[in-house]
Amino acid sequence: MARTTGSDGEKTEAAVREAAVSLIARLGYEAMSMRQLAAKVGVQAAALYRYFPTKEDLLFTLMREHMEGLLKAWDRTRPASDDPAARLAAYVENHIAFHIARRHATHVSNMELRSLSPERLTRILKLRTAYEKELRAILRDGAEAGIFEIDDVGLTAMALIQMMTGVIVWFRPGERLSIAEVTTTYLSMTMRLVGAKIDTFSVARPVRRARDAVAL
Amino acid sequence: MARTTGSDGEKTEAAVREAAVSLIARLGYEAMSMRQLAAKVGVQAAALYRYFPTKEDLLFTLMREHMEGLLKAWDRTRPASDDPAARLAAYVENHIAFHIARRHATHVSNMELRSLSPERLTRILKLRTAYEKELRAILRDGAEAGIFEIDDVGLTAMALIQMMTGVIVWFRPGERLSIAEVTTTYLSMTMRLVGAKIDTFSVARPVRRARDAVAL
DNA sequence: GAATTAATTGAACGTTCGTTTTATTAATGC
DNA sequence: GCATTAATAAAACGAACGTTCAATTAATTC
Repeated sequence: MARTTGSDGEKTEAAVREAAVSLIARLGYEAMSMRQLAAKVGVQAAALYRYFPTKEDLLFTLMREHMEGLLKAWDRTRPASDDPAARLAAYVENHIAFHIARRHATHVSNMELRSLSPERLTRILKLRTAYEKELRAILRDGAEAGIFEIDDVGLTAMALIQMMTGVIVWFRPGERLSIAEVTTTYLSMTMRLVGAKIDTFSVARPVRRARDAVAL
Repeated sequence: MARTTGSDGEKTEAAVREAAVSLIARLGYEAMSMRQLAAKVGVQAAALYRYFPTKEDLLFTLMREHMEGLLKAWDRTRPASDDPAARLAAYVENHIAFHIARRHATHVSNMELRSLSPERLTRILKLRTAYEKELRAILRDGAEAGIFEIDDVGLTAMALIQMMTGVIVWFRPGERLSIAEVTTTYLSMTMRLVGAKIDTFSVARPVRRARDAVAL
């Protein structure tokens, strides 16, 4: 056999990407074989090489597009306001929404960096650094304006990002908490962590109290 | 050739463990071959099978001992006091000290869970849950005593643990910050995050201010 | 409807993998 | 010093890996 009826390059490539994200997230990049991936797509392994010259090219493409998507999402969300508290709130909300919506891709981007060649690793890390820089700028502005109380901007930025990204580890849609509840709670934790003086105006406070939620 | 002069089972096994932790942390469990590991130890691959029946047994042993060590460390550190703020401070200090001292092993325990068989995964997760439960108890007690202001105990516990464990991603000994500085800053971030009313008595406040530390 | 291009299969290549087996030598016990 | 046990080497196993290549068929172009 050869070309199959109804076959379409664009659709196949999209199917490969989607299957790859989910398989790599579950098994890990090294543990996923090209044959497994092909089987999930419903195609022979050789067909994959029409879209991605090597396995690593596939991984890199997934990661690059994830990181570019994150930066683009922030660019669209970024508020016009220069109020640090409003900007921080927007950053947190965008970060959590983006990562919850792309749990598998985030897993891949965070866990499989070591499988990239040095040059490609550098490219991904540059994108990541650019994104983190945005948060540091917000924190610095807020600290200088006396709105935030921050000991160390760089360290606080890393702590916040790790705290927020950690959501994907335990969050499962449809379980105890909704995305809105999680976001609200993380927002208030963030504001307290940075010692925000003005308690974020337009942002509703969370409803849940401690006794409702001992077990996670 | 066969048995080499000076060879000693105990020493070889210890060397295998140490080499495995560092190799798996750098390359990942799947990417590390038994031949690479053997070469690092200075032995043939077949010799590894005298100490660990399979590659996965080796991984599981490393993880189990890491988690047991973490629980044991907390048991030794756990303060007699029942003051939630003091207990939380002790938890944070122990967590950061333990993980910074075992960066590679932590990496392995956090990243390679998917390479375990279901039964072994369950055993490791049980240890992890037991450890997290300790933090939730502290947070709950503090919230009920009105010392902490917490929206959701489970969610706050996860956020704190992810924030603290994240230290191992960027912390490098001998760089900008000392372990003591990092610990102090994380402690004050933690106390603010949980809305601690009484600002932790015996704990010194950090010296650094925002403008000192924009770049990380 | 013939020629061209796009999409895929099936088989094969050389490598490397985890692991097993057998033989061999060093250390230890008596 | 002889027998036994501990620790390793060397070679081999089949299986699986990423990747390539030639052949084949579907869709598209003119």
